[in-house]
This record gives sequence, structure tokens and C-alpha cells, in this order.
Amino acid sequence: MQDKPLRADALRNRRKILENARDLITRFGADVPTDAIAEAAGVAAGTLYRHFPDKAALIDAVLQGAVEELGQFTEDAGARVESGRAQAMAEFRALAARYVEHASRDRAVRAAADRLSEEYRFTGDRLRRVTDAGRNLLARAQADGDMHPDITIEDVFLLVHTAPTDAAPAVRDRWLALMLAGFTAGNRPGHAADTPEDGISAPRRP
Amino acid sequence: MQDKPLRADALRNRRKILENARDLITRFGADVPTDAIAEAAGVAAGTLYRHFPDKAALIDAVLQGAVEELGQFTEDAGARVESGRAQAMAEFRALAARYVEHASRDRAVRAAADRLSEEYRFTGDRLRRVTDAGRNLLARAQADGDMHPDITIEDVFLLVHTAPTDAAPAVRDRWLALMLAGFTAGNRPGHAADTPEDGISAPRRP
Amino acid sequence: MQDKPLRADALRNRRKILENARDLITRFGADVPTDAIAEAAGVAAGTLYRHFPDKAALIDAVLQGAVEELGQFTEDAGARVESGRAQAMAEFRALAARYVEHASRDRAVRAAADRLSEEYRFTGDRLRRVTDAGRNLLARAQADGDMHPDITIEDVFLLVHTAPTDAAPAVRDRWLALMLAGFTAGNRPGHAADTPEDGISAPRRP
Amino acid sequence: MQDKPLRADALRNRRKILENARDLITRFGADVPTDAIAEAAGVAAGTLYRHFPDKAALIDAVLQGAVEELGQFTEDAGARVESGRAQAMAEFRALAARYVEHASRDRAVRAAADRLSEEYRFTGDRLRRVTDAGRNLLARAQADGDMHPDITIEDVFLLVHTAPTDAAPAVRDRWLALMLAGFTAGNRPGHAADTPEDGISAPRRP
DNA sequence: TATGAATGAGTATTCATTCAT
DNA sequence: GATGAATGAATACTCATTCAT
Repeated sequence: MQDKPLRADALRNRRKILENARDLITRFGADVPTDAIAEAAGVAAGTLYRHFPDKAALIDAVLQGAVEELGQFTEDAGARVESGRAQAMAEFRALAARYVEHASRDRAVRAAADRLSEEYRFTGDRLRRVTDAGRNLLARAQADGDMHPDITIEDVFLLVHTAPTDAAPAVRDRWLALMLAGFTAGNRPGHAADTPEDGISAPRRP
Repeated sequence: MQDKPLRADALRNRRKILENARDLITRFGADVPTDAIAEAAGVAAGTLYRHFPDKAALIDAVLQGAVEELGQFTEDAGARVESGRAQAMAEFRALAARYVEHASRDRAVRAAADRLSEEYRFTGDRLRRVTDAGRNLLARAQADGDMHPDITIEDVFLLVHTAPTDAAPAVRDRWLALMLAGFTAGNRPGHAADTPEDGISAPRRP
Repeated sequence: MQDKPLRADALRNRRKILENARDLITRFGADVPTDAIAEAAGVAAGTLYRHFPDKAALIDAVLQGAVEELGQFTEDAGARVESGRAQAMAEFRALAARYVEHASRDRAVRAAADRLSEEYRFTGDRLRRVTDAGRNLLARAQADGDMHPDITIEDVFLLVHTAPTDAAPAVRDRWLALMLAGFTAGNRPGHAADTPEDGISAPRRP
Repeated sequence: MQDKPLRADALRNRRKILENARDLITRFGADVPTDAIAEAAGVAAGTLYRHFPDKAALIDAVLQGAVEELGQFTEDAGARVESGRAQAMAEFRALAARYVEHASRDRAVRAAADRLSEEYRFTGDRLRRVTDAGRNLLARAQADGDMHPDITIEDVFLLVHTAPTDAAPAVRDRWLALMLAGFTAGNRPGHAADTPEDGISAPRRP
């Protein structure tokens, strides 16, 4: 059904290239030379270019892989909530922590996201999976009254996008605690129980 | 005390280099070739290297300038509060918005901050001025009961460091609203009035 | 006598490769990648190299095909003259125009001729057919008294070799008119009626 | 008055680069690597690119130099005719021979001309000098009654463009003899003395 | 001190050809 | 015999930095 079955050795090479690209980009950022990636993968430069038309495509593939992992995590969380094994808001908090931790181990995600931010920003079909799963979890937490009702999936991406992934774990935890306060029902104006005195109202964004 | 008295024309050159470096980095990021900076400044490449040992040093100087501007803003805000012309928390909010706006117009700040993040992190003598002024404002807002009592200057730097400076204005505003919720007294556990049930306590960071 | 009987499908592949090589070289010049030729022919790169030892050999084969077409045209012209249906000089002129037009539509001929000009120059067994047919036509035109008597088949190849195939049709026609003046009896010294004063005599070439 | 006086050593390097570019292009065609040119000139790759923005510009400069030489030759010929020391048609023939010889020693001219033929074709300010001088000589020869009256400067360029510069000297001479027949008054229809029977009339080209 | 010319290692990408599957 | 994946040398161009003028 797929375009090509791809020979066993070719598939192995493709995987080695992707793994090493991810590793190197994670450690050194998206500026790593393609030659370095090829060498790390144990293939010649030409082989890398057989599998990916250019460097951008390779980075793109690395990013897509990372995004798909996030989608998987999010779907898993949703499943736990749906089956009654966990509470939506708790899963959301855990997920956020996991996102941040994940991204901080992986400069690839961050670097690629930065470089491709124009293209991806907070939309794109590639994000469909994580977007859908995220919206689902969000709705659950809001139904429980734990999540502030004006929070949208874009807010979640904003959280992910700005996380201090290059900081120490304690700093990342602190940042999350501060940031999540804005997500929690009762902690911010705009909710029924909130006092609107400080002038912050529900956001109007395109 | 200083290394050299520096001749008048040399000083003029140094200033021209710095100004143009700031301008170009602001517009195009830290990747601008040194040659472009030298040319914009109307000097030869060698002259640039006479004033700054290498490109990193030049970017460093540009960053320092930006940081000093922030210090000035912060001191101004403190002065207004001290003189009773303004409320501390309102000034803090305005200051945060001003920084985010400032940095989003000025790729120099952002780019240099990214590149030199290891060196500076949230400390360093270069930050003394903005640090002191910030602590002062913070204390005032906490004394007023408007700022959550566990907030430290490191939290403020964290806010600054992670602001989505490359995003659209509406997105930046939204991010600030979410983030500042965590800074506001009464919006987060750890405060006298807060219920500590969700287990987030005052941070312990090195 | 031939190297191998060659299986039916192998022969088919060889033909497809040649056809597509001709087509692509015609359109894009001899710089087309071998991969592109293989793909166009619907075979893998290795198959191309099974049929032709290297790219030069493939181009060579393409050229040979083109040269054989020219031989065919020339033989046809000769036949028309021999059967009294046409005059030799008129056929010669038409043939020259036809070649120039042909080569200008077909970058294969031109490109291959350029690249292989050292090898072929104006000799070679591969040219036997067109050479013989050309000499025949030439002799007829000279016998008619229309073609200058010192013209040889090498002169004809020289004409072909230097035709401005990349020029606009009007320019090509003009060039032919100028060049053919030198081929026409009575238009140039060396002929019985010519005055030998300007010192140009019949050529002596290796 | 000129853009820059250019330091002595820089000028020396520029000349070495141009000379070696000319030499290498002459011998191997326009495909010579820039690195090879730089090495031959005894400079680093970067130096070549300081003097010429890209490879095309270098080739362009080489061509311009060659064209200027041709312009010089042509003006000299015109001067000899004007001073009565020589006959226009004889100078024209000698010049044509010189052109062809020149170009055959210099694949640079040919290769660059081919590559840049779209841009230059038979016009362009760079050709102004040789064009003007050529027209002058042409007019003289036509006034003398030696040059066919319908010949234009474009015909001359056509001659130059199609000369078999890669052939042996005897072949080039032969080609010239054939081609020049079309330029000579009395050798081709269209002249007062010609019989227009073969239907070739004065050309109409844009 | 200033100039700006020279350096040269570094980067992404292509393509003829080989060879394991 | 066919496939197509892998090779790896080659190429144009950049840019931080040095140093002769």
C-alpha cells in the first residue's frame, strides 16, 4: 500500500540516519553539518541525500518523529482518563511536565521547531494527532471544573513552545508551576469565580 | 583604572561599530557577517577586530547594552513607585509587557541571549543593575500584597527568558496574561490565602 | 558474429534506453544525469550500465544513431538524383538546410558532436555510410558543373560541423547562403573560370 | 576617478587570477573548477571571490578582455586603411584570419561565448567598440567594391561565431576561404553583377 | 592606528559508477 | 538479468580572522 516496500538494508540506513540526526541535532542544534550526521550514521553523504532530498527535509523528519511521540503520549493520557483510571487535570499536569522534560532532553525538537516555526507554528496536519488528543483532554479537565474554561489548544502549544528546555530540572519545574497557575480554574480572571479587578479578561486572538 | 584613555576617533569608531552591530543584529540576527557590521559602521574589518577580540565579544557588548537599557527601565519604574506616582504591581506588569515587546522588535536581545545563555543564565555582574532594581520593585509589590510572596528575581528572569518574542502581539499578550497569573498573589498555592492541596510549594533552586 | 543473441526483453530495454537517452539529450543536452535517462526508460541505473559500459558509450550510441539518419537522408537524395527525379546541386542545398534544421532541433547531435569531436573529427568507420553517399552526390553535382570542383567530403563535414545550430532560423538560413557561396562553381577562385590572383588554391589538408 | 585605486598587491592578484582563468579556460573550457583557477593563480579560493562575485563574473571578465583585444585589432586595421597604408578588403580578410586563429588558441573566447551566447548574442554595449570599428572597415571595403554590398556586421559576427576554432590550422584556413567567398563582391547573387537565378536575395533579418 | 586584502577550512549538494540483494 | 541503494570525490561559495601595507 505504501509508496515502496524499501529494502531491508535501506530501511536500516534510513533509521540510522534519522536516529543519528536526532541525536546530533539534540546535542548540537540544527546547525550540525549533514556530513557529520552521515558519518555518525556510518553512511556516505550521498546515502543521506538518497533518503532525504535536502537538509531541511531531514530536520523535518526528525521533528515529525518528535511530534508523533508527543501525540502518542497525549493519546495515552486521554485513554487513561477515559477509562477512569486517572483525572484529566492531573494527567494534563503530568503531560506538561513530560513535554518539557522531553523537549529539554531533545534540542532537536526545540531547534527544529524554532527553525521551522513559520511553517508549523501551531497548526499543520502533522500536528493533527497531538492536537486532537490534546483538545480531548482539555475538554475533560474543563468539564471537571479544574481547567480554566478559556484555555485552548493554542495555549497549550504556547506553553510547550516557550518552555525553558535548556534550563536545569528544578528551574523547569518552577517555570511549569508558574505557568500552570494560569491554566488552573480559579487562578485567573475570566472564570465565574474570578474577580475581574485586575483587568485581565478572556483573550481575543485570531 | 581603565585600560587606555582611548583617542577621540577611536572612541567614535567603537561607538559606530556598536551602534551598527546592534542595528544589524536587531534586524537580521546574530548571524550577520562581521564584514557587514564593519561596512555599516564605515570602518574596515581590522578596525572592528581592534576594538573587539572576536565576534562573540562584540555580540556580548551589544547584549550588555541591551541589558543596561532594561536596567534603566526598571530603575525608572522603581523611582515612580518610590515617589508614589505608581503602584508596584502595575509597574511590574507594564515592565514585563515592555520587555516582551522590546525583545520582539529587537532580535539582538533574543539572539544574543540565546547564544550566550550558558554564560549569563540568570546571574552575572553584568546583571547587577537590573537585578537590584528588579528586586526592589518585587519587594514593593509583595509588601503591597499584590505579588505572590515566593516570587524571586530568578522567576522574573525566567519569565523574560521564555517570553515568545517571535510571536504575534496578540499571542505575546496572551502568554503574558497566563504567565503573570502565577506571579499574582492569590492566584497560586503557597500564599497565605491559598489552599496547599495540590502540593506545589515554594521552589527550592540552587 | 555478434557478441550475444540478446534476449528479447534485454533488447527491448536497450532500445528504451537509447530512445529515451536520445530524447532527453535532444531536449536538455548531454549533461542529463544517467539516472534521469534510466528513469525515463523505466529501468534501473544498473540496467543502463549493463547495456553501456559508461555514459560516453551511451552518448556515442545516440550520436551513431543520429549519424545514421543523416546517412539515410543522403542516400535518399542520391537515389532521387540517380533516378533523374532531382538535380544534384539542388539536393545538396536541400540536404544542407535539412541538416542544419535537424541539428538545431536536436541538441543530442550538437552536444554529442561537440563532446566527441576529437574522436570523430571528420573520419571514422561510423561515418562510412554518410561519407560514401555524400561523395556520390558531390561527384554528381561537380559533373553537372554546379559544384566547385575542389570541394571534398571533408568540406561538407566542415560545413555541418560549424553550422550555427543554436541560432534563429533566419540566421541559420543566412549563414547557409553565405557558406554555400563557397561551394558553388563560379563563385570562388580555383575554378576554370576563376582568376587565381588572390592566392587561394585548392586545399591541402591531412 | 575610478571606484577604487586598488592596492598594488591586490591588483597583482587580480591580474594573476584573470591570466590564469584565461589560460585554464582556454585549455580546458569554462568547466574548470574555480579552485583550480585560484590555485594556478597562487591565491586562496576566497581571494578569487573577493575579486569576482561569482564564477560567471570571472568568465565574463575573461570574455570582456578577449572582446577588447578584438576591438583593438579591428581599430588598428581601420587606422591602417584610413591612412592609406592598406586596402580595406585585404585588412578584412587578414582580420578574419586573425580572429579565427585568436579564438582557436583561446577556448576561453569560444567557451564563454557559447555559455553567454543568450546574453550577448550579437549585441551588447561590451561589443560596441568592435562593432563600430567593424562597421567602419566593412563600409570601406564595400565602397571599394570588394565586399558584397548586403554584408552587415551581424554577418561578420556570424562568421566569428561559427568558425571551427578547435580545428587544425589548415582546416581553419580552408573554412575561411569557403566562408569568405560569400562575403566577396561578385561571388554571390544580390550584387549588381550577379545573376539572381538561384533565388537567393538580400537577407531580411530582425 | 586604520585599512582591506588574503586566508582556508567548512557546507550543502550532485552524479557517474559499483555491487549487494 | 534486473534492481536500486550506496559510494565518495567533486564543486561553488562563505566568513571569521590575520597581517602586510
